Order: sequence, then C-alpha cells, then structure tokens
Amino acid sequence: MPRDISDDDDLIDALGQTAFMTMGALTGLAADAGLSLTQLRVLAILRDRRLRMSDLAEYLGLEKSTMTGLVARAERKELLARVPNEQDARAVDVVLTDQGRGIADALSIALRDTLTPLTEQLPPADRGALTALLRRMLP
Amino acid sequence: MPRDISDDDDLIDALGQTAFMTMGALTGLAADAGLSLTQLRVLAILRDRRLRMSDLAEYLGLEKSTMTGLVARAERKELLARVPNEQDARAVDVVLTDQGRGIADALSIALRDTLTPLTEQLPPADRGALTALLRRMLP
DNA sequence: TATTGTTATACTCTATAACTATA
DNA sequence: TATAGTTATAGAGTATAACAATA
Repeated sequence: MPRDISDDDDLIDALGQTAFMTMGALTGLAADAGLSLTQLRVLAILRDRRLRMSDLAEYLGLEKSTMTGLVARAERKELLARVPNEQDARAVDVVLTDQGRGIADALSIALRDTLTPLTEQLPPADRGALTALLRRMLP
Repeated sequence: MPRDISDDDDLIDALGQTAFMTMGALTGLAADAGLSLTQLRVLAILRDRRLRMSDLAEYLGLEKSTMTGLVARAERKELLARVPNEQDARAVDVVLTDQGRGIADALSIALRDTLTPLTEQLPPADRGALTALLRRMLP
C-alpha cells in the first residue's frame, strides 16, 4: 500500500485543532479566575513541587527576568510566596499559598468539567485507546 | 465494570500535555520567523480567506482595537495589506502579501517537519486511528 | 569567576473607552 | 442610530542588558 502523505497532514491538522481547543479551554478558565495562561501554568507546576526562581523559569522556558515579574504579580495577589532557600543564600524558592493552592485545585476540577463533555463524545473504551495513543506519541 | 474516574483524568491530562507540546512547537516556529503565535494564526487564517478587520477579530476572539495593532505591525513587516472593501466604505479587508503567503506556506511545512518525528512514533495504522478518535471528539 | 535574582528598558499583546466616518 | 475601524491609555507578558549579592 502506498504511503499517503496527506494521512500525516490529517493527523497534524487534528493535533493542531485539538491543541487550540484545549488551550482555549485553559485560557478561558484562567481568565475566569483573573489569571493569564502563564500564571495558571505556574500554579499548576507548583502544586506538587517547590522550585527556585531559575528552575521555574527553565521549566516554563522563560527568562529569569520574566519570572521575576510573573512571581511578583502573583505574590501581590497572595497566590504564592517567595521563601529564602536554605542551602543557597542567593536562591529563592517559590511556594503556593493556601489561597493559591485552593485556586489551583479549583482550576483542575474546572478543566475536567469543561473537557468532560468532549471526552464523553467517545465511548469509554475509545477514551482509553485515545489516551494510550497520545501517550505513545508524547516525548 | 465500575466506572473509573481516573480514566477520564488520564485522558484530560494527555490532552493537556499534547496541547502544550503542539502549541510549544507552533510558538517556536513562529518565534524563529520573528512572529508571535497570534501573528502566525493571522497568516494561517488569511491563507485561504479574505476577511475584514472585524471578522478577523471575531475569528480570533479578539477586540477590534487589538486587531488594529496586530494588522498594523504585520503590515509594517509587509506580511499583509489593508484593502478598502468595495461594498462598504467603512470596512477594510485584510489580505496576505506575496511575502506573507510565502512565510505562511513555509511555516505550514515547518510545522509538519517538526511534528512528523512525533507522529512517526506510531505505526501508520495507529496514526489513522488517532486522527479518527480526535476528530470524533472535536466539536 | 560563575551563578542567582532583580532592575531598567523596550516591544508585543490585550482590553476599555472615546472618537471619526459611513451606513 | 448603529456599525467599522482607529486612537489613546493602561496593564500583563516577554526579552536583553546591566547590576548586586553570594558561591
């Protein structure tokens, strides 16, 4: 059977549409909470991690100076706090406040509520198949 | 068999990871071309359409005033042009320049080149299955 | 000397409000 | 009066370059 390049283009197109749909949902939920998508990502990352400024920046693919501004604004909203690092006096750890954790948890639930109507377009067995296919493709 | 809610969470998690991966690729390609993700979207939309400012804004979910700035900056780079609308003297159509079309085409190819190594993690039959599953789920 | 984080600066993206020109 | 687009303004996100404190 000849390889049809348009099959690959179809998949890439579907991945693109899926990405815009998912990011749209995330952006909307963040906006409802008065947050940008990046701020939402920061909260999500810090949910189960304590990172220093530089590690957080690297995780997000941003410059340190950008991180300073992001953390400063989120700190002003009392969503997270700067804590001096014990081992290295130059470093600053960033942690969620109780309020930040509450919002992060609420957003996680809201995302599920938002996407569930879409995932329910598929019968349960297909949901598992889709998950497995995506995971096999992801790095 | 009892419904396991964590199955749905797994799918939503995989969709999120897929979205960040795909958007990351798109953002990187746009940056390589000196464009923002939004500018890339504008070029992609205008590839096979001629839209007025207001329709373009609605398509992207942005305010008219935001559109003015986006189009002005892209026009300064000679990627697109404003054309008076024939039917309505208030309206302005936005069209790609030859240069803008060239960049839009190049970006489309670059996206395929970037994502192909990922899609090739799956055997061809599974690529088709994944495409079909995503399409059935998308609105 | 190298690294961590901040500050200063500049540009893009975005929205709201007020405006002009046309319908 | 309503609509299309622009301008003015303000705030967030982003990067680069220069800097202070610490390693």
